[in-house]
Amino acid sequence: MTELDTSRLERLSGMLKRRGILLPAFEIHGGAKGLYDFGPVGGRLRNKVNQTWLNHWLALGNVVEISCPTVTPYAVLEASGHVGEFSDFMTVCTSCEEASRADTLLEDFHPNPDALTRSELQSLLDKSQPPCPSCPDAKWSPITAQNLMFNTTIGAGTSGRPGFLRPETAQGMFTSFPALYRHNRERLPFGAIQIGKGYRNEISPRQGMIRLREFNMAELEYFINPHEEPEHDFTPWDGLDVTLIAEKEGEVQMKFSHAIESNVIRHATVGYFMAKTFDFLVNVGIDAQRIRFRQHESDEMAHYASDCWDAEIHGSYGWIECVGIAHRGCYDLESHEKATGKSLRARREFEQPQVIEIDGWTTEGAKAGPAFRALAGAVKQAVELLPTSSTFPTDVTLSSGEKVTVEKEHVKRDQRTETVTGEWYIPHVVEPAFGIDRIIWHILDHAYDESGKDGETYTTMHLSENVAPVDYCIFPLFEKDGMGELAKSIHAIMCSKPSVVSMYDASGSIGRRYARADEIGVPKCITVDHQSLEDNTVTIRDRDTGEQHRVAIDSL
RNA sequence: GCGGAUAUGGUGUAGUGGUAACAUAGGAGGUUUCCAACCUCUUGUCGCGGGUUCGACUCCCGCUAUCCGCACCA
Repeated sequence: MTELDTSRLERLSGMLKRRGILLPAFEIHGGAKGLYDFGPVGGRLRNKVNQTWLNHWLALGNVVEISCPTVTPYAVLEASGHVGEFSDFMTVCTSCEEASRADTLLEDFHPNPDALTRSELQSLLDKSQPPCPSCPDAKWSPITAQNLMFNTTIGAGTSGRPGFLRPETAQGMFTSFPALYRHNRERLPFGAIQIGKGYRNEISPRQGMIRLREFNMAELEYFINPHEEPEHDFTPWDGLDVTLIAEKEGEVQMKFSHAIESNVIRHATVGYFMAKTFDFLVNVGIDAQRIRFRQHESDEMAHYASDCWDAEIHGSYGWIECVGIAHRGCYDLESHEKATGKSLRARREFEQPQVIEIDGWTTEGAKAGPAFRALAGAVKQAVELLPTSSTFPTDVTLSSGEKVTVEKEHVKRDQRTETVTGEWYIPHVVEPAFGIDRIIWHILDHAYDESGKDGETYTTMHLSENVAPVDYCIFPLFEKDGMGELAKSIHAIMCSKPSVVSMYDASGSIGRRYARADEIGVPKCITVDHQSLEDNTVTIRDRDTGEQHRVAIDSL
């Protein structure tokens, strides 16, 4: 970072605070690291970014918006792998109160304790009773998870069960899969989107908005059938050469369609969402020249992901990852399925029904049941493995190692034809995950312009109309002769329109008021002057050109 | 988490062991006022806690926050 950038960054931060866009949270109590307020102007900006994001993905037509709790039971995040991935497991010596990491204590008792779940660590700890490193005792408290997720207890007293504030919104969408699948009439592909808060108890939040402890995230989970070739239309991006930093090819400029054909981007849906992400970022005002996509190295990717790209945006802090677009395979649904025993699958019909000839032995329940009692199930398993040529009575070995004699009356020949028309499979997931705070930071960073005006610094926020927090400022040229009243009535009309924010300002010279409006990026300023009183027209000034034209009040 | 620096009106800064100044911003009024003009009046400040002292914004200690490295993390 150059010195010039640093001072610009300081002036920008000062302005954001002064004008109520972005402020340190709880400042009168001394502040809190990694927590920020969106102020009266920033709150509206965030809302418009969120709304633009929702509209962008809902336009796909097969995407629905949901909202899941931030408070999440332990088991959910254990199943997802977050407990293992995001936490250290701590236990406290009950004699000397020294806290230790459970996996470190158990290194002599297990080849790789780091990979164990909490319950596995707990039972190993109970069994092996490792000595305390700082006192002669070996009595350990129950293991607790520490660090990157915020711990909480759901419910009071002893009936409370452990939980966390979610580190991402995605898990709620995975656990809602059955409802989503039903809603979408059991047809893939479809997606669910969600905007909400996520929490990570970062050891050291830094760089303002870049690493927060509580942050706004927006995620799409797009469920696809891995047996179907995805079909996406890339013609809207045919004129666009985008910067890709690919694992093998290095930095290249190419079209999305070409990158997919040449397998630089390994999955068409990942590529399609990269293209849609590019459009979104440009829509909210990110400089297209300062967007690039970087592919994760194979060893950097989570083990289940088959391809992952970050959209990086260049700003005052250098290139910052703001969006992650990952092909997550079937990992998430499969994990929750394994943990719960509930089916998180979709049905696909085969093009040709598969006809299976079954010919073998099975047990005659009415006879085998009373004869083998508790062993009947194991006997059935063993009999069904016998060759069709078997004769009875015969001795079979059960899976337990036990041997039993099966009489002819215990069995029957099972000969039939079964037609299988389809199968249940675990859908794959492609997930674009957006860090809204980081994107908002870069919107502000890119929009902030300090170009001089008559030798003095004049700051303008060149915000896109899609996200500008205030749509109109209404100024009376003078607040007399009825101009003030007329301006106020126009202000009232503008405020009554849905999703329009208008500000009335009559204090200071007209130039000063324009400057105030430019600083927070108001796209249009409406001025009431003498002529307005005569012919019911006003002037509209454009923020970026400074040009004014006169329109009738009725046409506003 | 470790090391270094910093903390004064909304913002940017000056300054002192005897409770504070400048600029700018804000409010009211004036000015036939269209791009931060000018005039008058006016609001508002020493991060938090403890110690030393007759007296602390100033000195000391702790905490918190911010910035810069390292580590962590995406």
